[in-house]
Amino acid sequence: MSLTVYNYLTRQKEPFEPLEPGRVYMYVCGPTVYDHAHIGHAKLYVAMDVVVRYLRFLGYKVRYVQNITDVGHLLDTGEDRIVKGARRERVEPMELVEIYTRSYFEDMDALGVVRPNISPRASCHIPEQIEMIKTLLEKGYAYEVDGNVYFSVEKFPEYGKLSGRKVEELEPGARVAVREEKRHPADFALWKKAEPEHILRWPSPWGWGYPGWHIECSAMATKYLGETFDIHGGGLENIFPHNECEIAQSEAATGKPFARYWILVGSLTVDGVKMSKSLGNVIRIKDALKRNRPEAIRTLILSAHYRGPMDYTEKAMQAAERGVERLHNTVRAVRLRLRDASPEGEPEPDVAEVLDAHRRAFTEAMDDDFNTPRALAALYELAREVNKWLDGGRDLTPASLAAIDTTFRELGGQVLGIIPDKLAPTGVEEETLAGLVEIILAIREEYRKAKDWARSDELRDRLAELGIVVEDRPEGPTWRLER
RNA sequence: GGCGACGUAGCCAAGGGGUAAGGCAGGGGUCUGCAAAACCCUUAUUCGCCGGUUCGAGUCCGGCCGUCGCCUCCA
Repeated sequence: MSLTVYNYLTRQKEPFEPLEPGRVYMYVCGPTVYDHAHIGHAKLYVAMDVVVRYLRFLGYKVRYVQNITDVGHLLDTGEDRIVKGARRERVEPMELVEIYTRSYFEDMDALGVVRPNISPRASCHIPEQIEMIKTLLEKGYAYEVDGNVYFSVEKFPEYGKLSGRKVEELEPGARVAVREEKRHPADFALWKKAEPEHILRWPSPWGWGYPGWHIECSAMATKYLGETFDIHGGGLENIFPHNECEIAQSEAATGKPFARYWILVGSLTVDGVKMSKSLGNVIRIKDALKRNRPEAIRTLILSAHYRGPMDYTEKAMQAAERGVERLHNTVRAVRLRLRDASPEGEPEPDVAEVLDAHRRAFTEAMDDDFNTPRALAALYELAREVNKWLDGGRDLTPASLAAIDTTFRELGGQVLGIIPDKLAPTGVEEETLAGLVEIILAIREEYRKAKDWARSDELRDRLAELGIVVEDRPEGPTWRLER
């Protein structure tokens, strides 16, 4: 069985074969950094994160590029989002960009999203963008009007091949007034003239201005991944016009195919409707993380297929929280038994067999267009098998326990990112906490030996009030923090 | 209006011609000093609706209904 991916370009599942054996070159449209990231970003970037993690798990060397958009995205008013945000917060545009770039990485780190190999900023690649625009002008795919440069969609017959739109069907100027100077309503800006009061602007062959909204991705993807590369990822809502324009610009400029596989992620709604500031239902990642552990947020996202839509509800979030907790409980119990053992030799045959079967189910699911819900199911089923051994009083050998732990570590940890390497609390403060809890539990054990249930229960209850859940297992008491 | 996605149990969600994965919640048990955790059993004669193809259809075809998204900055 080998990896199959759904390619939006062909609208079908295809065997995945990178251009260069063993290497994958991948680009994903990154955020515009003018505000804190929300759970919609989380869905997209966690989904892409798992794609990258799985490719690496399969042994590919992946170069993952994800841009930071810090210029060029315009509001309806024609105003740059960054410029507007800067005015709102009374900071320099680049200061605003810095604030929210840091915030973005902070959130992604917290969610366990592995960092891209390169996070290029649009504002740092103005020369590359200008070069590409020059090429497009030279080749006759673009035209200049009074300091503005537009891409001529009629010159590129394949325009629409990704999104399935046809130029003729595009309704001209639904809300934004059609600019007189454009030859065709669907033509889009490559470079826009900036008035002197516009803060974000650069010199160009066409005078002072700033790049249009799609050109950065074309220029940076080409620069770091080559003219043709393997995977382009992004949110489905950006398929048109953004992704479509990227293809047009890039292929017109280079004369070569742009991305070979398009992997697009379905959108997220909250309680059935799209998040928007006007509705006031935007859930920031930072707020979600206050209520739910990162593994639970990832589990919720991965419990549905990446291509489909997802509706975020508190109920679904809770279900994910409880589900991932069960997985954690199993792994914690395995590690507890393994604590003082030296795992040498081979796992017991029947254990190895069960592990192999579930590993196979997991990889088969992932090979089928990253079917994380099915992969997750394999993990849950494995957890049940392991729990049966654990609670059935079976004396698993250290080698078996280690093999179980490794399986969860690799599939649940390395690939899905929902099982941390350390489930016991870590860090200086938490080490102190851990020490204190151990002391209290030792005292409680004294009470329990003396069958002083009243005192024993009181300790457990009071710990529970602090969110510390005590469990009396055959191998001794354990505890965990519950939110 | 055009384009697209989706509609499977109380909730989330796989499955895409061969007789409904998994998770959460609920019910009943086992274990426990009591719990918790865990395990076992249980919860869709049925997959939005109506037709059609087929020996056989959540699964394919046609129509209808509904939800959401995009077409305009958005991940």
